[in-house]
Amino acid sequence: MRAQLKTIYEKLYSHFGPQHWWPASTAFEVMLGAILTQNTNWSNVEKAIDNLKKHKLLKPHKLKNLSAKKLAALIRPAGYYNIKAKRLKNFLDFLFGNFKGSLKAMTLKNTPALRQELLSVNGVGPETADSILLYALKKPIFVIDAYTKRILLRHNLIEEDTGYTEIQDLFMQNLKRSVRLFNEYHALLVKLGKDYCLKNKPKCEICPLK
DNA sequence: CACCAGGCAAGTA
DNA sequence: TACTTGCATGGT
Repeated sequence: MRAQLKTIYEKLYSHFGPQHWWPASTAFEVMLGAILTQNTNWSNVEKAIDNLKKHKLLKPHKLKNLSAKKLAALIRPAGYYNIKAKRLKNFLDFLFGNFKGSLKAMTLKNTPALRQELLSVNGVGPETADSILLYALKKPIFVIDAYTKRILLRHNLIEEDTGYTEIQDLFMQNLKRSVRLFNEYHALLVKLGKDYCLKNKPKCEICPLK
């Protein structure tokens, strides 16, 4: 498994090249994007973030002072806008409640404990928490998403009932614990998924891993 | 028209 | 515990 995971990464990197994730200019923007992109196309998330940017709301204190109602209207293009407005507010409550709104304070906390705290926020599940840890806070945590599972499934590397943590352990226990590697590997898996491993339109016969 | 996207929580039995 | 459903816009 260790050798296979390394080989897959090398094939993906040489085929697609660097993906330059996460597409955001600040850590806070990454965190918002992590919630907004839940089951949602990234292009829609960009529209929502652009709206926030236009209104100069991409700062913890600014967003904190915005009603969920107004926030929902601004993030409308991202879909699920009512529930995502609440989830963003829940996250902001957590950020201010535990870290006084300081991302620096947040990153000083030890990673396992912080991950548990993130998971306790309503609206933050394992993928969102891990995206925040890896892409916003630069912690060596591997992010698992639907594409990752589907790709491993189609290559017979896991079973259908394999859970999030189990898949995550596969990567984390068989790869060098590197933020750079985890960042690029996950991004490359998403790229492969979008191009060749869609739900009902798999292009397995021409997948670059073959 | 149908299908899907870088999930998660709540409801049901 | 194990399934199912709701959330919603925008691109293909």
